[in-house]
Amino acid sequence: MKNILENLTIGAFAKAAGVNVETIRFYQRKGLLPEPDKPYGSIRRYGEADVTRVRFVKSAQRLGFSLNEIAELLRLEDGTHCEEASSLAEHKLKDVREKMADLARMEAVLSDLVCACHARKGNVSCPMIASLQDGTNLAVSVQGGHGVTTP
Amino acid sequence: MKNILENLTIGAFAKAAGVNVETIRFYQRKGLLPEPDKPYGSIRRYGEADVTRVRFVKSAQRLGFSLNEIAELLRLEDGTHCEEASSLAEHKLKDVREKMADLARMEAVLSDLVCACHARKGNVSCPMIASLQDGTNLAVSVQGGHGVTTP
DNA sequence: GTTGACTCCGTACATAACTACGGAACTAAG
DNA sequence: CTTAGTTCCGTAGTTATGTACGGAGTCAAC
Ligand SMILES: [Zn+2]
Ligand SMILES: [Zn+2]
Ligand SMILES: [Zn+2]
Ligand SMILES: [Zn+2]
Repeated sequence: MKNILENLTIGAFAKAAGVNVETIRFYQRKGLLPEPDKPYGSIRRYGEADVTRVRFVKSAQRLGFSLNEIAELLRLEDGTHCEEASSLAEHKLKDVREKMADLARMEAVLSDLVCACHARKGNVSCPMIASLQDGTNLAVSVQGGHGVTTP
Repeated sequence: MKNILENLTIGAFAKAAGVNVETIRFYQRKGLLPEPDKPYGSIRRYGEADVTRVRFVKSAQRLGFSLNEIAELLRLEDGTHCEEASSLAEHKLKDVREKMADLARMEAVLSDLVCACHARKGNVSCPMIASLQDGTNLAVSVQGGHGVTTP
């Protein structure tokens, strides 16, 4: 039960990775994916490692990393730069933690609002709306730093 | 100790909100900020509420909300749609929680990597790099759903 | 009341991350 | 061998989020 994911054409590869063919080619141009040479004459084949790599890109992206940052992460694969690797990862970890703190604040605000809204009984206007208009609780203190880059 | 932040010109307003003047005008075009009429002849003035609003936009943005979504949130200010308001907020809350879960997974992966890297003693190659090359732990299961929109 | 800074407005440019297009080359089926 | 479907490649278009520019109007100080 192995190479279901071996020797894929770019089309099958894209489908397996859940992205558009053009995205694959775009990633290749950006250096995020290797462009394999063409074994059987003239068309390229892809394998499981490529699929994994695309999925990693997509995951990291959903977490707020830019393609350039992801490229940086992936460039560490040459294995010869332990120092840079760990400091990069530590930096990203710090970013991720900052972003989690931001989200926690937002969560608190939103759940308060929802709760207040559900709790209103006989009120003419929604307390959530009132809060929004007031705005003081929504000025979530999220300024500063460069956190996880929000493009 | 009140209106330090009242009667601002667009320039002072932008500075107070920590954004570019052009960004203010852009937000006005998008409907994220009201375009006040011009009281003293021909130039507009802004106040604390506007500053708060811009800061809210920026905070929400750092948390992954798009300007359109933020506009949606802000449109609730008309106060007449309690049902929509709360369901929108609940939806956003769900998104925020999903994103927190995603980040938590990423945090786990990254901190493992950093830790492994620091722990290597006498190893030839960095265990973090090895993990990256392997990739299985990095295929953070973050696919699916529409979470907080990552544009 | 002139000067210099600021505002107004429309339009153009910038960047990230895709997405689409068009024509030549290749591959697989019949 | 022909044909339909892919791939290849370069180039161009798209969306989101701003930034920059240029010329006309306005304000505040001198
Ligand atoms: Zn190095
Ligand atoms: Zn309500
Ligand atoms: Zn309604
Ligand atoms: Zn290491």
